[in-house]
Amino acid sequence: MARRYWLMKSEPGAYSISDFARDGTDWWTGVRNYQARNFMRQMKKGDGVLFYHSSCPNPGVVGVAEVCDEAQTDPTQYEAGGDYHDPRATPERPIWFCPRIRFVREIPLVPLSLLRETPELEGMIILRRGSRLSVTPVSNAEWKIITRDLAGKEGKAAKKKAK
DNA sequence: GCCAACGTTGGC
DNA sequence: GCCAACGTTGGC
Repeated sequence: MARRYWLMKSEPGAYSISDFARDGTDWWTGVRNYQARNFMRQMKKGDGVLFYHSSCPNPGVVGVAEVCDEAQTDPTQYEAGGDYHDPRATPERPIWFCPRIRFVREIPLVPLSLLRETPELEGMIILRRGSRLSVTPVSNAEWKIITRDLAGKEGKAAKKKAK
């Protein structure tokens, strides 16, 4: 199967691209949304991941990662008293799963505003109004545009401000 | 801090 | 199965 691409959101206050760069790899635990879970279970080793900062002053894509381990049982669902505990889950019937991703590189911020200004990206799931999914598929074309054409570029809004 | 939009829960 | 209430997400 061909390599696929994904976007994963993280709040930098909780886990930033710097934290990820320091750690090298990270098990993507704690996702508690079925759609996001289903996407994570489709991830294959070697798939590309856009690391996105959300709920912060400068939301946008800040890094590139790669799936290094396909989804396994998320151990945090069994942690009684923990933020991610799910009392319905049992070892025989786990509910939540997490892949592991490896840090590849940090890229200059591609701000959400620039994503919105780019006509070729208007189909991106995270740009749909009201979209809150933290894990979403990204097309081959979107991946190329973001990692190759937009990384390091300023949006119109930023350019105007700079004048 | 506000609030729109969404997913989940639970009563019926 | 419906749907109102609630909690959460996330941009601004």
